[in-house]
Amino acid sequence: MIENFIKEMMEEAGKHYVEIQRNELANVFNCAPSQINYVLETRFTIDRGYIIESKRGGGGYIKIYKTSISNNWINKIIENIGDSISESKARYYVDALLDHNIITSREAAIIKAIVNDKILPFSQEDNNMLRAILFKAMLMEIARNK
Amino acid sequence: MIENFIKEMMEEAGKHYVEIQRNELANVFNCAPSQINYVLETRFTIDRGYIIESKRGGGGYIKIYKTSISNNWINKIIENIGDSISESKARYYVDALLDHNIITSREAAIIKAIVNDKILPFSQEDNNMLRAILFKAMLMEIARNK
DNA sequence: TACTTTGACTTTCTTTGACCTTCAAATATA
DNA sequence: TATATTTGAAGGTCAAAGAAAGTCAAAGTA
Repeated sequence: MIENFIKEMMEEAGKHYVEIQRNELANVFNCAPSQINYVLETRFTIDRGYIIESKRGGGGYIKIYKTSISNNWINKIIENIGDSISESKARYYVDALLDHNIITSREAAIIKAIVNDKILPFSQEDNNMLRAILFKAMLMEIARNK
Repeated sequence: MIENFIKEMMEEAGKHYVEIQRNELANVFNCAPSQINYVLETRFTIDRGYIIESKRGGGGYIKIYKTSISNNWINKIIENIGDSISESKARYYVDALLDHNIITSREAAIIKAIVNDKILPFSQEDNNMLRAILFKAMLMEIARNK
């Protein structure tokens, strides 16, 4: 919910960044302030194409920047994958690609189908390795066809 | 009963997917939560045209996606694939789908990346089997996201 | 014999709160 | 006036508790 709220804020502002107040936002969602940090740390990571900048003290703030994407970013993801990746982590990246409009929702669905643990027929460990191969192959194709 | 309940939920929602909470549903049917897993594993399998996606932890969920049976042509292809398919035959189908504007050229490229023999790491025979699994999963997704 | 049901235990992800650090403005001191 | 100190307002950290879902083997049922 908080993740979407922030993304909508950005969308509505028509900007590539937003500025929030941690306590204020925590208040809106009636949660602990540190919950905001949790959301930022798990959903607005560099991996997902966001950069956070903040300042403490009176007049403090948190700024969230949506980085402009490039093939470089996809290559970073490919690097990060290495030779093994879990389903949830792969899904995490796919959502990021969708978020940045690098892929369509149908493409996301196709990729998620391949990355789905239930369709891969081997052991957990082997599936993770196979998934890395498959996912990287698709990402490379996307980078090429950008 | 649980199987039908979920199918009716889908029907009523008029959507190609439903989202459930495992504990909640177990509560409705007064059964062990793991019973829900059992039903999902035996009744909502890939073979039967379903894909499951879930997340643990607070705010966790289980999403059940259904392949639409409406796209007869794709289903015919899926049937024809069976348990094993060569790269060239798969490419042939992909080109046909592209030719009929059922998929975009980028989708075709993504699918071809997966179907490529060079990226699959097993023996010819095993690759053909794995390719059948992967290709069918993607086709199901396309049929569903028509 | 094959299919279901159950429950104890595990894993993953989220939420919370106590305590910490930083900063700017206000106030005190030389 | 110039520097030092205090204060309150932010945001940061981390570990413990909580909330879901997953697994698996044993027991039950047809």
